[in-house]
Amino acid sequence: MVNNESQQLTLIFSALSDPTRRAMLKRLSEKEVSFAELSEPFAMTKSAITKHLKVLENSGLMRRTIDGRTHYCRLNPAPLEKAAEWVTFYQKFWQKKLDGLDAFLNESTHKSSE
Amino acid sequence: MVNNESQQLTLIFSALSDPTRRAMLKRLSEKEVSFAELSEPFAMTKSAITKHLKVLENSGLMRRTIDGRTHYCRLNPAPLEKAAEWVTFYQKFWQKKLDGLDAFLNESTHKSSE
DNA sequence: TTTATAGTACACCATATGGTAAACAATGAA
DNA sequence: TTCATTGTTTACCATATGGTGTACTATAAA
Repeated sequence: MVNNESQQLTLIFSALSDPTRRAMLKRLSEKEVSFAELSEPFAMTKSAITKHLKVLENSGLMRRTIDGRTHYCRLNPAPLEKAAEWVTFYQKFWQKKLDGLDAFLNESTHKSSE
Repeated sequence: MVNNESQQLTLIFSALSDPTRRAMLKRLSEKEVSFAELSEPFAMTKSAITKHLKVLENSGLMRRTIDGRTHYCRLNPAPLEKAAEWVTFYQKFWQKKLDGLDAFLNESTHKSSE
């Protein structure tokens, strides 16, 4: 089904598909940092950083607070939960099948809608 | 760090970032299917299906067995585990911080390398 | 007020992505 | 052997993506 949840998964997985953005999320998991601090480890222009931040923000994984001319970025882990749900569902589902517990299919409501 | 594991995460998350491929994985989680069966629900050409399958195969999420002219596709859930690890690490990490258990940082070895 | 700093916007570029159409290869069936 | 079927390859297209450089806005500091 192509619904909002699917679109959200697309945004989240797309955001996670870039190593720079994954590294940014790592830093954000440690503490809230400014644009300048966040961009420091990356050998790219401010424009490129701005773009990555937009992708992260658009996926919901990052939130921003502006104080004067400083933009503070922080992780918003909620969307990660959606991604985790999706991934672990298929992972566990398949594992059960490998274990020969095909009844799992009927027992568990098929939560994931796509 | 831009290592093999990072590249693998990039391939996995990229593969998962497309709704058609997620739908394909859903079908594959239920049973092994042929190319024709797998492509049946999708309104696109065989060429497009071929491309999607290549992406899935390249990420390691799908395996193929050829029998005559029929290609049988099946889910390989192992890479999903890597993705799940990555996602749940940051998710749980952050949750602990929200719970005020900052000691989590020092207690747990920081498994994820990027 | 002038100057420096933090970050954005815009135009541009090369490559990747998701799709098509048409031709092809390989196998199976008549 | 001829024909149908399964899937791939290739060329092509439009748009997205990840990067650059330059100009800009907004705030802070001299």
